[in-house]
Amino acid sequence: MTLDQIRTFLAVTRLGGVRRAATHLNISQPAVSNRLLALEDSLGVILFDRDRGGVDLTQEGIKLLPYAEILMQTVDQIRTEVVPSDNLSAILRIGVIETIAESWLAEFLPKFYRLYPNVTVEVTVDISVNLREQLMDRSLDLALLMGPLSDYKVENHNLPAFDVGWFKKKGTPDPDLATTAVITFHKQSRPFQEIQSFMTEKLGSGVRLFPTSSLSTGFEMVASGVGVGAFPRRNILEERMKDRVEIFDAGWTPSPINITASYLRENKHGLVTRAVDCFLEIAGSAS
Amino acid sequence: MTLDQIRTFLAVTRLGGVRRAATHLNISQPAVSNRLLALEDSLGVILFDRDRGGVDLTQEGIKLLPYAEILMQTVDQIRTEVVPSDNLSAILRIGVIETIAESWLAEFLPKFYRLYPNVTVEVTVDISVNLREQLMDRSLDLALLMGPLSDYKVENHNLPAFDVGWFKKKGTPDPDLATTAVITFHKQSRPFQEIQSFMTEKLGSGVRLFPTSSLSTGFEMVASGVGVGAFPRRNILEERMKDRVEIFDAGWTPSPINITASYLRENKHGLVTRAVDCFLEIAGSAS
DNA sequence: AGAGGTTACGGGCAGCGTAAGGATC
DNA sequence: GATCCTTACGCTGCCCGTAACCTCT
Repeated sequence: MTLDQIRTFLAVTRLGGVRRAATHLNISQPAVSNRLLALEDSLGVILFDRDRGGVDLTQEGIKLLPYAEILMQTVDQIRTEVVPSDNLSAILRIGVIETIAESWLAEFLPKFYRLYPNVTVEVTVDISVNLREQLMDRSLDLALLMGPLSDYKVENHNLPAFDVGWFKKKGTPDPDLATTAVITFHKQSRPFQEIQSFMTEKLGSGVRLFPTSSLSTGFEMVASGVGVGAFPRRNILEERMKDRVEIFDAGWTPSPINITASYLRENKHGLVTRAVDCFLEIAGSAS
Repeated sequence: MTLDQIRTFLAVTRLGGVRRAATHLNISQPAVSNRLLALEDSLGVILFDRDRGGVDLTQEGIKLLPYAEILMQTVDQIRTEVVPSDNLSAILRIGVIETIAESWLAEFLPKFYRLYPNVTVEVTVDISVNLREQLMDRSLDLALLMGPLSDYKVENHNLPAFDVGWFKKKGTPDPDLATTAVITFHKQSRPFQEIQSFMTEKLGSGVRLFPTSSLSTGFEMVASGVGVGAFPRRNILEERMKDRVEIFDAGWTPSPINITASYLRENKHGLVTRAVDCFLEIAGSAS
């Protein structure tokens, strides 16, 4: 039994397949297969049913699972608590929504890099639903998104919310929402749905809502007079665009955007929580 | 970081030296040294001070220690709880005092072997003080001796006590302890000391006490009329010798011999506890 | 046929043991 | 000088990746 075998065993069970585990571990697929066979051999136990295409844990495999988790958890703890932060080398894959990418991320990266100069941070910017999916299939270690994620496997940490404000082209009169195009977040986002239901209820079905998955595009559209926008305030974009757009009061604003730092419980004792702490500090002092 | 490295790290810290660890692990001494260096390299941390001849844990090494223990403990648990007992292969080194060797051991060995056919049991018979020492320096995994051992590292399980009886040569009249040679356990044993202090107190300093580290020799001596003996009853020897020796009442008998199954806490989750369970069953049903 | 997993095989490298080389008491 | 640990070095064997093979849907 080796730690590599245990790590591989866990990857295969969590990702549900040899092939996927191989991708995740950056090794060839036969290598994964061999590690499993070697582990089974060293324990003298069959861990997987391979009958019906794919792999299913046997009873023995299920027995091994909790111990395997303890082992890898302990290894993670050693990496974060014994190894000095400045020579811990690892890859940390963080996914953020655009709002975060343009606010805390700029402060986070150098701060985190000072603490862990040998950790490579890979940042993915995407909408919350996609981040959630990537988190669940382990393509991400940590996601900062519109949360919380309700899944027993996920641990959520609340970060300060973002207020949403109405933006219009600078110098134009206050528009009427009922007759103006409204540009806002992506269709699958909570704010979009909140705005949509509010507006169809209050203003009838004639409203024109333009979702965009890019905040900067959204601001651009507002600045060029396509319509008004409902976007987070306290954003770098707000600062950058303040010559071309301005806030106005539309009588109603969507609820603030709740941000959570979310990660899988299985990573609770690893580097991920350090990154969360770092975000919490930044967000706390910035608010 | 590998499990071999962690195991080696623990052996070195527990046994207090590279050389001793090498012996314990059945590998060459440079191999141990290399594993330590490799571990230090992979963690990016110096674990040992090598300055003043020998090795001392550094602050970092002390930090690693509890995690290393969790790792090896978990590995032990996997070996006992996931691996089916009939293909667990291991070596279990048991030390017993002669009294045990001649009573429960005969029943223990085949029973344990049926449960764990691939475990090699190495039995050492010695007096309690030596067994204690061998347990502490890890030459034994389990010791059945006159316990308990009061050491925070040791876990003791009580087994049924052995009553002590006075034996004399068959057919001779009841002797007077004050004028007869008394043959009993080894000098460093608790019964010897109890008898010695009782007899010098009650009968003056003229008593003749003959300690022996061999029960059968002791019985032999009694049978040939050298003196009387204070030995455990319910012993195979008692049965075997019943034509030549017999019990008599000397008006006082030493306290029963307390037997404990003792092992190091660090092995609590391994095979050792299974062996203890097995002994407990045997001793329980035999009494 | 395609997706999933295992077997076969050659090559590189990690890790062992033997032997020699410092340190420290 | 004795004891203890590290460095040097040749060698074995494990484990990886490529490629071919099997087996269910």
